[in-house]
Amino acid sequence: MTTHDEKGAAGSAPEVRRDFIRDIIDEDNRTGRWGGRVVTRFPPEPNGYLHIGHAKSICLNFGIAAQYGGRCHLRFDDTNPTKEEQEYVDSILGDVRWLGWDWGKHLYYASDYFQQMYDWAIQLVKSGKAYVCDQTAEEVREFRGTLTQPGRESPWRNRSIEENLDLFIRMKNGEFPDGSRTLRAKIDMAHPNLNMRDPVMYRILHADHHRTGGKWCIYPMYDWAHGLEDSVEQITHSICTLEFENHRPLYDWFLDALGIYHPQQIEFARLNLTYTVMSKRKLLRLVQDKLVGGWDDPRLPTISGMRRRGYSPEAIRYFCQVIGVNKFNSTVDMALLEHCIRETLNKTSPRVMAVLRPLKVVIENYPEGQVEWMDAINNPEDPGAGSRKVPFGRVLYIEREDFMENPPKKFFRLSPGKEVRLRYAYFITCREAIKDAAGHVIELRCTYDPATRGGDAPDGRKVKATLHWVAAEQAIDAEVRLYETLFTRENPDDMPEGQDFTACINPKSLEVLTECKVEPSLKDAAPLTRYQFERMGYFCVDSDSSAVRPVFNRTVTLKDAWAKIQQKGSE
RNA sequence: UGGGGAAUAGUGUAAUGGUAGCACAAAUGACUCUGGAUCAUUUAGUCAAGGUUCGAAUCCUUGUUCCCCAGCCA
Repeated sequence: MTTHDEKGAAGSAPEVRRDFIRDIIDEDNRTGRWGGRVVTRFPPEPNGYLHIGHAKSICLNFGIAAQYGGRCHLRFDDTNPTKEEQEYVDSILGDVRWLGWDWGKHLYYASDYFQQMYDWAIQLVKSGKAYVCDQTAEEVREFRGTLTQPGRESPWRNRSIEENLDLFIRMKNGEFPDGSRTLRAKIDMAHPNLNMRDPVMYRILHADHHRTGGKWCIYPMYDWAHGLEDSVEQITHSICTLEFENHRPLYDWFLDALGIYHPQQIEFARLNLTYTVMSKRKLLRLVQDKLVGGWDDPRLPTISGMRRRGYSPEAIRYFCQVIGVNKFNSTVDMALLEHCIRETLNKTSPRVMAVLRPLKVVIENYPEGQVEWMDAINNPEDPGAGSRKVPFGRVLYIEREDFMENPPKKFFRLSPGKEVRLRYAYFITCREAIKDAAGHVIELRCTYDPATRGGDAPDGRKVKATLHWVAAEQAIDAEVRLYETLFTRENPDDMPEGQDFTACINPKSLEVLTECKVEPSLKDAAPLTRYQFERMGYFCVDSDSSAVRPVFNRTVTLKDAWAKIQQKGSE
């Protein structure tokens, strides 16, 4: 079990935030209900990639275990071979580990308990609490009744124990085709909770399982299996999401009917985030229909997508702590996630200069062929990060948006006749803007003040702006991918009649810039390395990156006061 | 319309009968070799109506609104 810093990088938040689940655990510990043990579990089904919503659950379960000196099991709930794959198992293992959690030796698979579950099912059959039903799926549905009307009992409900035993064993032995029979719990077809109307425990599925192969042809249903898995592992607090609240009576019923170790199920609200979707079904659709590049597309809220985009595990853990845990549905503002990212990255990311949309600048009075290596601080937030040298020369690139020929009042940057500072270098003054035939500015002719070397004027004169820049001669060409929200709607699930969530995919969610110029220190940056491009935002080396063609993803922009002023002006 | 849950600033959350607080967002100002970071200030809330109480977000009653459940998915 890891015991890493629960504070997150921000440091301002409390050690561990309180919530109603920790209250329950405190009370249990006070009364000695579990003898002081705290054992939780994170039980993903390996049928998709983990997303930020899972991260909330992971941080809750592993966080509680760490806090209380207990343990958290990682358990694959692999009870449906038709949907599950080894690929998903592998990705989940990697994602949980990357998030910073360690399950130690407590890695489990529901499929390892299939024999035990079967034995327990036999026990229930023998005690007359389960029966083999020959109804078709349609009949079962029909007999279940509705929300307001009780169901009717299956005609197979009162078979003898001997016949049930015989049939169930033959089900297991593969004598019957898929869907022909089920094993059902004998509870109450008139129960107001539909989950209690003789729920199916086993279905026949002649399907190969990613771990047990063809050994089984009956597979347990979630309601039957889950409590047993928790029981086998001696879980104390079985934490799940709100939609399972209706299933708790069944969870309890099975465990009581068997008379075995009985954990407490506790439900909390799953995470929703603005401008994205969180359901596995929808994420799968985006991937399968190639509306995104894959499970690790940086626009996705998947762990792998966020990792590729440059989010740090610390940032995600901090976010999960900040959002809290509750019993009612809520939608967290994407801005809060971005705040957590900036907050953590600000303290750890080396600063570097990169020009995304280059505009050529020639310093007319700077000696031709001269190169100076200027001192640049790596991270003002971290004195220990040291400094580096960046080359300066006669020809440079600055950001296109840092020049305006006819600037509005509050524009502090370069324009004809104006003086600005080039960070860590010199003050320069724009003398002339050179245009092409179409009238577009293609080059700036400037002069520099040699006395301002390093960025300070000996005469004490001030400039209102400091620009980032890259020397042309040593610049590295790079590709930069800019991301915006994947959807244009705050809630993509809430679409007008007849449209689905894919109709509000943001056409500007990905913008690829191919003419970028980055400083030479970025030459051999390894994939997943995070930087702050000064004044532009946080960026991360993409997995597509190569020495020939470095590729960076924009993780998140910096807070931008000028952008706000501009936006207000255009409104 | 059966059953199960839940309602606190725009958003996310504290307060467990005793001053409704924090964070994000928004706004204003200070500072700044990142229009970053930092600091200060401001705006803004207990779903409604009754009741109990010296005192209610908290307890009671009635109502309103929202979420979940009719897979041989999890």
